[in-house]
Amino acid sequence: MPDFFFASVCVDILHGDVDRLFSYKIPPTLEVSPGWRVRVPFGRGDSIKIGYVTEVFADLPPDSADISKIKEIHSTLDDFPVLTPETIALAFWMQKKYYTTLAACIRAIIPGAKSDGRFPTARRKPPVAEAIPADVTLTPEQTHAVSQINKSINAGGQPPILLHGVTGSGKTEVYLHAIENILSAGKQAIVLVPEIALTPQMVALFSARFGSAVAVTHSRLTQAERFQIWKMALTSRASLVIGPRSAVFAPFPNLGLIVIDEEHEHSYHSDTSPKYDAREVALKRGELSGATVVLGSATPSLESYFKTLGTPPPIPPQGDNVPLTPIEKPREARFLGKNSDESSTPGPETVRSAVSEKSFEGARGNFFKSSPVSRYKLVKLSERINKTLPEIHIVDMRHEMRRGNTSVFSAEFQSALGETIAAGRQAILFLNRRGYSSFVSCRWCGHVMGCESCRVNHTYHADKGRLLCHYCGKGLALPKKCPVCESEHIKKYGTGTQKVEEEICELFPAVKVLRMDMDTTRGKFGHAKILDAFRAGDAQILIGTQMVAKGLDFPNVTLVGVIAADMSLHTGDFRAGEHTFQLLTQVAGRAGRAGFSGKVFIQTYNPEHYAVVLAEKSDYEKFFEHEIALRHAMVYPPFSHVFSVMITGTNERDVIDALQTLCAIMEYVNQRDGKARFEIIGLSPAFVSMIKKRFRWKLLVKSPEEAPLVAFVLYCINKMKQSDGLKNMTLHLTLNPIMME
DNA sequence: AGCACGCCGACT
DNA sequence: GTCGGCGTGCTC
Repeated sequence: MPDFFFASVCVDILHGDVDRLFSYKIPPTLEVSPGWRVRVPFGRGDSIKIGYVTEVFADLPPDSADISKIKEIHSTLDDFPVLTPETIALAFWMQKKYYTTLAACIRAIIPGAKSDGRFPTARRKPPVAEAIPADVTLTPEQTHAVSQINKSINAGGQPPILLHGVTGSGKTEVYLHAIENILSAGKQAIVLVPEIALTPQMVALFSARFGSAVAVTHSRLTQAERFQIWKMALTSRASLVIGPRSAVFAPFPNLGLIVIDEEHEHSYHSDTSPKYDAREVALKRGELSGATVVLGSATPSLESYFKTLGTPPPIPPQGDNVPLTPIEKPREARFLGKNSDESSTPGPETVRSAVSEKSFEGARGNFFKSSPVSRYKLVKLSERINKTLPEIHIVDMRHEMRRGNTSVFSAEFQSALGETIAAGRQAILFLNRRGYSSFVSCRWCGHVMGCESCRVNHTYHADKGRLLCHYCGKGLALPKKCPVCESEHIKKYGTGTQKVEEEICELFPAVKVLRMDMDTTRGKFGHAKILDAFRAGDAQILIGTQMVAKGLDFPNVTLVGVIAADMSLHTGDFRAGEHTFQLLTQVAGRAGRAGFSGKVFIQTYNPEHYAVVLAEKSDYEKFFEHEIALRHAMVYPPFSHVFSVMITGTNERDVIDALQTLCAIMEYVNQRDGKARFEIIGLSPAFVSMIKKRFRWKLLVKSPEEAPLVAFVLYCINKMKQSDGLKNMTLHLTLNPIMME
């Protein structure tokens, strides 16, 4: 029996300099094991800090300091370990994966501890629903999907499942059945949804089916309420947690299943540190706990769908001096099965793309024909239940312009809207920009009104009569005279949801209209209020941004209008096509309930764009083929990894200098052994080059292989920090950023 | 991140 | 001679 046991402790300080484990003696009076929170004396002043025990040793832990320096653990904080062996392993993995401190990862895993370390007690108890047994007959497709999930569950979580189900194909019922099996086997499950406020029906369905086993988390909960639910999971008082990305950390002791609904949604990416991707975390948890991960979507992300296919083709060589090699003509077969050979392939005249038609055609057949090593199992639901596809009309807005129609609505759409209203039905109008107009400028001198603190245009908001900055929120009254030349020729350009609302009110003065965007959903139940009012029929038209496109079910809606599909096509992001396709497909899914003939109008100046054309056909497979060929030709993800290094600071000169130093180091290191392995796309201002008075510059490094890329970038950053630190500047590292900010 | 140590200027 | 400025460096 040794004199002392020792513990490796992660001290709860969010700073890179102390991002390592510290060894402490465990006093014989203390019962401590991995996962416990402890108070430890730390630093010169021996101030008491909170720490997390990651491991316990009977001897001096490896890599620890001289025995004389080692202090004793002061005390424990709770009467239970806050981390399980699985979540400890998860925290270490996140630390490496997302370049953050271990302490930050642990804080993400444990919700709501106050600064003194105490967990707050919640005032309210989470609502408990009554379970209503339902007897739902599954379609053969659904039955097959459930059996595939069960097969993976029985195989200890392998492989993860990508459930590609078209809108209205009954994915939720598949989830419900799979969860039922998990719960009756005494295991637990997590369901991730993009945004609870937008999926009330889905939550209600789960609560009705599983009653008191269900705990729901959402962003409006207090820290205390969140902790309460987290503890219910830890103690198995709940066995199903439904929530947004943070619910992926529910510490179930015997996790059997994680469902990620609408897996392509960006809300699964955390935008604050640690910048984790809940899908990746879920997959890691699956690996650690043997739980099956089911990713569901009607429009899977390109990366996810790619993982269901065989080995990818070789990547063209990298480097400035090496041109992209053209892809050879295919000899045989396709990788997607019979559907991909239909005549609906957009012909050369209807497809505009960044690569020539030849290389596109060539790329298709050659993919994935070598060993079919799949990382996800693809399961499809392709029949719609009680639902028909709406009639989709693509409206060429260039013709409207030539006909002299300068309104935001095409003639066709106006008349369809009139008919819908006359029939007593409802309509949803979608436009991805809030405010009244997109920018305001002086017609005398050309000056565009913009924010002083962020290099972006001001947006005019008619309700307040003010110019607002969408990045920092600051604003000012609309000036009567141009601040530069003092002329009075000030004009508002472009269209936002407020202007659409105004035009609708002019066209249909008697019709009640609701607007749903960031400006009208500020309050506590902002989303729910508007949606409930619309569902109750208080208004016939709902105008909104992004948030009206997602998973909403309104039986009386028979018309959906996309006011400007081009808005998401021209974001400058290489994922613009993917985003547009997903958005249009999701929007189209809002109309076309059983019994009515739904209509969708997509207004665009690019009616031949493949994302628009293929969304109209709801042809995901063909869209995937086209998009993956583009990515391959351009060596974009998933064929490469892009590391974004952004430096921000209040002095633009310093920011640029620092980034230039880094760039020079990178180029030197890259050339050092003769051949360049990484493509450095150097030094450019971020898409928004100043936010809140902080300048933002970035560089990108591209490589087909993830691990060497990460090692290279981190090595170069360390080199730079050694030479001349980053005073008053912040470094932002993102691997494969979702938006090329 | 904090906190102590340390080596310069303007005060009792 | 000493109080305090915040630059530098370390934390089991």
